[in-house]
Amino acid sequence: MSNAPLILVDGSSYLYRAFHALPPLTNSKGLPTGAVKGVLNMLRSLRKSYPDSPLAVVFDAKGPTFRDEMFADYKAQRPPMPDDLRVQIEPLHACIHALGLPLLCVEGVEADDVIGTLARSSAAASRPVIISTGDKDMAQLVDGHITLVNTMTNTTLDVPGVAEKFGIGPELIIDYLALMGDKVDNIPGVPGVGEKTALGLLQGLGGGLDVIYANLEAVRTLDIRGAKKLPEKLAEHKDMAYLSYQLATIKTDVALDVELDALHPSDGDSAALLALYQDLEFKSWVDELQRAGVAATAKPATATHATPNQDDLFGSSDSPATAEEPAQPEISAAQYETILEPADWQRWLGKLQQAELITFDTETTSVDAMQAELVGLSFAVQAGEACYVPLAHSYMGAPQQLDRTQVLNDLRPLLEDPHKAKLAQNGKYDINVLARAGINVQGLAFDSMLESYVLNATATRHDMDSLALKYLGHSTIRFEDIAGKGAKQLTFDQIALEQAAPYAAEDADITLRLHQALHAQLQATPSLARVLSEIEMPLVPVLASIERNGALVDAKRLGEHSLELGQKLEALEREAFALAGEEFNLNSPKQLGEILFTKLGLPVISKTAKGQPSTAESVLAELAEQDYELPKVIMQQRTLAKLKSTYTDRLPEQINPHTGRIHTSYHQAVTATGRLSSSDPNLQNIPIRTAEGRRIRQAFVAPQGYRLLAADYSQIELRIMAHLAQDPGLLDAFRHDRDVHRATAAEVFGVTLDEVSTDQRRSAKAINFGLIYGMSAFGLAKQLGVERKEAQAYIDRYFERYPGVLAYMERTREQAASQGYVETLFGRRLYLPDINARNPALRKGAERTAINAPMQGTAADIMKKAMIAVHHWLPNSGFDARVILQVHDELVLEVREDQVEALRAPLCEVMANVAELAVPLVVEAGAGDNWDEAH
DNA sequence: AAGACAGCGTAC
DNA sequence: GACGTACGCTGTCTTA
Repeated sequence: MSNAPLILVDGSSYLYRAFHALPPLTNSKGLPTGAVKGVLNMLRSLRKSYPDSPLAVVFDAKGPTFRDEMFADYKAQRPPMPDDLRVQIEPLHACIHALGLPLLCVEGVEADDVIGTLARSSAAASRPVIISTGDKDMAQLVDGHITLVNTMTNTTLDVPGVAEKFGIGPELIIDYLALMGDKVDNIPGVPGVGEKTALGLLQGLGGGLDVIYANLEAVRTLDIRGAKKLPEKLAEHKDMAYLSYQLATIKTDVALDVELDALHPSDGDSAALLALYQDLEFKSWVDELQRAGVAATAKPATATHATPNQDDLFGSSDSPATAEEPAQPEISAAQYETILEPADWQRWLGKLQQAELITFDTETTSVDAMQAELVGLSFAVQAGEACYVPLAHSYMGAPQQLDRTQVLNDLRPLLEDPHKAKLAQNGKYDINVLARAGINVQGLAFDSMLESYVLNATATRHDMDSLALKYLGHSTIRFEDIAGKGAKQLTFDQIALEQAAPYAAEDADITLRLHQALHAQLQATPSLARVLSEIEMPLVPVLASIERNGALVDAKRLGEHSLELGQKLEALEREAFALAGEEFNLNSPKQLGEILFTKLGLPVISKTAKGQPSTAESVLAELAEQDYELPKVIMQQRTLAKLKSTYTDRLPEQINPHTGRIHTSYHQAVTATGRLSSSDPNLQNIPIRTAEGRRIRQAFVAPQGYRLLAADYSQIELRIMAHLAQDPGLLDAFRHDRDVHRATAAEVFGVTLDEVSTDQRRSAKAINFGLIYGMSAFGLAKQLGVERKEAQAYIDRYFERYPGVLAYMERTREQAASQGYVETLFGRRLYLPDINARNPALRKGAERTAINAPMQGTAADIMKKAMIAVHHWLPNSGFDARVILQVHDELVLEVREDQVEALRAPLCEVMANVAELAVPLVVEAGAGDNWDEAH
């Protein structure tokens, strides 16, 4: 018999985790299925990792356990299991049975105890054990034979791992839990003893409860906060400590009528499994089983082929996936065509003309659409029916290919027809490539990347490989596999058709299949379908156009600035070396920390996540305040080094040699809230706050005969807050067009508007922004440099004066907790898997996001609507003007200089009128020869 | 040499 | 532990 490890799966722990961590998923009958899928996914991945291992999945049984008898309050605090979770247990157990996996539920004990018992007896028989769990209490079981693995986070814990993670070995974990207790499991612990104290005791005395109670006096001298009074506290609650010890101890001697040798997966019942999957609507697994030749006995799938429907752009998945649906053809390169002959091309052209929906994709020489040259095109007309049309492969021995101009001309009437629906994955890229090839693509109706993003922005990345794996269970051919990587990576034109064609055609095929799956899901939530069709899809050509317009920068000016910064940096560096008494790398936080805190002995203000002394700006500022010289120099050096490396050095390098301009990429499927992001280069974080930084902005210029016009929404997020909260005070302030920070200051500090001091206004501004971000009194105090009590008083006073805001925030939190997501005004959703997490840090983080996302996201929606509106208005307005940048609440346009004043008012009006809120939207616009002046 | 991560800093 | 959303730089460590 092999000595493959025994795998023990803590089913109950995973079920809870999957339920809380994953966005809710239901089948078409409304039955929740997300947790079942999550646990099964986890089991699949375990089986894949340990194909030859014996295995058991262990669940808690119903009813009380011995711990309830031991301690009346045991788990009394735990809320009852949510119904949506309870109803998933039975189907999950059924699936596990059908998979042929041994499943154990033992009454009177918990899953932990069963696992503990099996683990110890297996280890005693020298068979290694892997316990798959998300529960850290299990760390007490770890020894030389027993390892924990968390299959959701892919982390393992062995003996050194436990020591590293907890600071104590596995043998002290029970004592640790007994001392500090556990809120969730309602293990009482010793009152007043938390993580830090418990650890201090165990490490300080090198032993557990018995050692501690035998040496109580020694506790007094340990280096623990409050050590002086600790012995009394411990003595008083000795009983509690030992009771807790018993509660926290996982049993390892449960009487089980299970033979270890019996814990082997069997073949299971595939037919039953198929029926279950069909019922649960786990489509990709249904396909997988059917491909393997399984037929359901319970519910035979009727393979009626759907007749093509005139109105049906979406293939067979216009309705939710059901067992009645015919399985999709297998994803396989065998059926893809490579088009080299005019006759074949004509045949495909006919297919494209007939198709209700054309799926297309371009292959090029670069990931940068503004540098990319077209190499080929691929198309799909239905799942499995795809082709690749090579146009410019140029390796040695490449076959003769169709004429590029001819093919493009053949395609033009199709691609430029706004009524001919098209589908792509990240179509903005293809639109830009084709625009540069002289084709003005119109009628992009769907984009699988954006469909996935709108459905759930954060559950996954939205690149095609990730989506294919997630939604189709298919591993695509990776670009790396055919092009190689690193310095010797080929461009697409150098790749042999034998490899290029299957890759390219697969892209189109997968895009179509993804659309079929995702579109069906979107239809189930009309608000999301509208976000896609009314905001995201119309935005694609707008962004493409802004990117192609590009921004003009004065490279000479940046170059001069760079030289100047270089000289100043050298001087600052010399000064720093003199103060430090040695040379070091100022750009290395590690070396700087060594100098500041070890060599010079300056006080450590705060530490980084990894426990090193922080050298962040706020720390240096505080040290500078205490009149240390070196931190002052470092602060100046940091500021200038940042400007030089990120902006004055880098921006000129990013000027496109063909256009002489900088073309950023806007990403439409990245942020959690619906904002855009910008990269290569990021033009959404060009400095503005300091004079030195603004010199960078001054290098963004208008071409000869034009000026820049910058139009931004004034206080858009606070206006949205006023609207969402319907708070009378805040509504009033905006309706009277007051300076909102001044108005807030007047309320919070109890003065008239005229009496508000600069300082009071500054504080009010911090409060206003803090609110949008869900900031605490602690954070506000830090920001304002006041005592926490004082900050809390401001916040209390604010909520007193603006009760609607408080109520709104409570509402948002509750809504997030009950439905698992929050929404923008236009129905965009953000799922918050951590909103009910038991870990308070995670939960509170999710709560802050819940409060921020509707405001930030609604602002993003409004701006997107504005961009679409401006884009459609401008060409008909008679103005010579184009949008060149978007920075969240601001649009920057290049306008012919004699039209700037005439354009200003209608532009602001178009932007202000895209949404009707309970308060006016105000847009302010400024003009200048450069971006700084335009503010 | 390339990639991952940490620490930091820029924007809204 | 403590303020939301991004991108990208340099240094450092790991892996090939």
